[in-house]
Amino acid sequence: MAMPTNGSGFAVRAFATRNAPLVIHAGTDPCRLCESRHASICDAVEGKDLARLADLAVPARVPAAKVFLIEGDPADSLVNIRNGVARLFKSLPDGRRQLVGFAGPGHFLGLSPAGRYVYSAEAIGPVELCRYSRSRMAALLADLPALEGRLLERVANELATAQEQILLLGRKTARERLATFLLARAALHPFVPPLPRPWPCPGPAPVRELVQTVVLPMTRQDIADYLGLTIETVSRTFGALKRDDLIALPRPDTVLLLALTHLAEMAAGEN
Amino acid sequence: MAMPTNGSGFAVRAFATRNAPLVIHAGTDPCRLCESRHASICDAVEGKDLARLADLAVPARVPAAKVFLIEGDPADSLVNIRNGVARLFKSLPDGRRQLVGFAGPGHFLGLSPAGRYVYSAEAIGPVELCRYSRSRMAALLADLPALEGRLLERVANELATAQEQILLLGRKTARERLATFLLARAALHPFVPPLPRPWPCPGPAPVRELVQTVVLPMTRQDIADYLGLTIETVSRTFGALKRDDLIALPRPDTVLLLALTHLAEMAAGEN
DNA sequence: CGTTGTGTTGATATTAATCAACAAGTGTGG
DNA sequence: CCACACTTGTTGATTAATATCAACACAACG
Repeated sequence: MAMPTNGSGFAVRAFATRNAPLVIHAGTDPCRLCESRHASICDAVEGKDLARLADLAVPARVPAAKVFLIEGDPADSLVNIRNGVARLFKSLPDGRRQLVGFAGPGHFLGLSPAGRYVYSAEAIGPVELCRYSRSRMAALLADLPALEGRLLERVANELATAQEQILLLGRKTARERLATFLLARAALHPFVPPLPRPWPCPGPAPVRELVQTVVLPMTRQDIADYLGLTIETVSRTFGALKRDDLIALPRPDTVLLLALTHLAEMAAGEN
Repeated sequence: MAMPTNGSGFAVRAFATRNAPLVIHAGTDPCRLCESRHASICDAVEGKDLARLADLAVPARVPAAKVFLIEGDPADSLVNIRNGVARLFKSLPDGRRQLVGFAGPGHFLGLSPAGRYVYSAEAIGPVELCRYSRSRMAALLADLPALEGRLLERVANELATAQEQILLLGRKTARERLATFLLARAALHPFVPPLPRPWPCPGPAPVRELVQTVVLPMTRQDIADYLGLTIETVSRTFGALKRDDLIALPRPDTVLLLALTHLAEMAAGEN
């Protein structure tokens, strides 16, 4: 089956799943605007004259710990994360902080109502991003009606995720929150199923849980601020899950999920 | 200035504000599909043949306490609330409940990713609503590119509201939560400023706070489940605000906001 | 080799939840 | 009209979950 092309020779695919970033992409060639191989809105410009839109994106590298979007500032530009992870957070005047999410490659930030950013964004590690000015974005949207539908789909997904987080923060216990968080992180990474066992196979199949490894790019403080807890409670809850053999912690940033079923039940509030 | 018309003689206006429902409407004539004078998506069908779309909407009356949308069910239809208020909630298997919002006239429900409703909806009082089948909605969207932009704007607003609620649930105290809630309810209703005092006026102007009345259509249980608290804590917090002369409670469902400034500071987490 | 950032663990405090009683309002039926 | 059940809201006593305060372990780094 032939892939659609954008007239410049490279294949274009678009797909989106719940809780995963929309990827409007992009064969093997680097993006003509940002010179990156990562998915980009640039690639959505099928059949358009890319040169006309060349000033649409300003590629930028952002060092760790840099705040590149400030809550309340005029939302001059949309930001597309190309590489790295950012924490998105809101703050109260006395310093209390609440993360509203983490943004990885492919995420769009800054589609804000009332022209103001509703959260701040800070690079967790080095981040590579593209900025799109609001006026350019509006022009692009006018040219590409399909794009608006994709954005709607994405924002609807983010809304559903936010409402899931509202349930978590309003009604779940610390254990349930952490289990939910770990499973969500696990779902982000491509799941590598274990090798199939020899078949046909003598004797009953051993019942063994799949083990999934999760690497956490964020600190305990981030996790705490995301789950509405303190850093100490997060640490203690990790310890409790470890003691119950639900997880293993070879390193603080590496979690092995030893009992996916049990963890999933816990995350769903079933015990 | 001439109003745009939809070809059938009645004027059409569209406006939306943060936290307030989008209203795509509608002079003085009742909606041709739903025979209601309330704002409706039907009214967005400017210049289209209404008869062609006559089966788009199925007007319905829903009695109080009826659940008309169930979390997890296939999202067969979009629902537009015409009249009355509904609670939108998610549940955990052991009965814990979290409201994700209240939906009043003009609100759309059911724009869900993955084709499943992400929350349940239950009428607080009698509710009048229109259902739009998903396929019809898709056809309408194909016909009316402008509609998609409006939906995007709305969903982006809802997302910002949800993230505000995440901050509330994750980091605010009971007092701050209730203050935030009361101010948000106050902002829903058209604010009636006090009569201007005679001018020119002798003597210094008396410094007096504006007093705003808020009527709550929902129960304490709803407020508790919305704010991530228990019914007792909500009741006690009402009592505490009353004792501090920040509010008055002539009746349980009627709140007078006696110190808007102080309440706003409290809601913002400033003390 | 100290310094700093991050994570863990222990002791105690505090907020809000839980358990319990009761008051006020509403509707029903005798 | 009143007795009764039932719902909703309030208030008090106690408990439990999590926050706060504090100490310390460990790795990374200049």
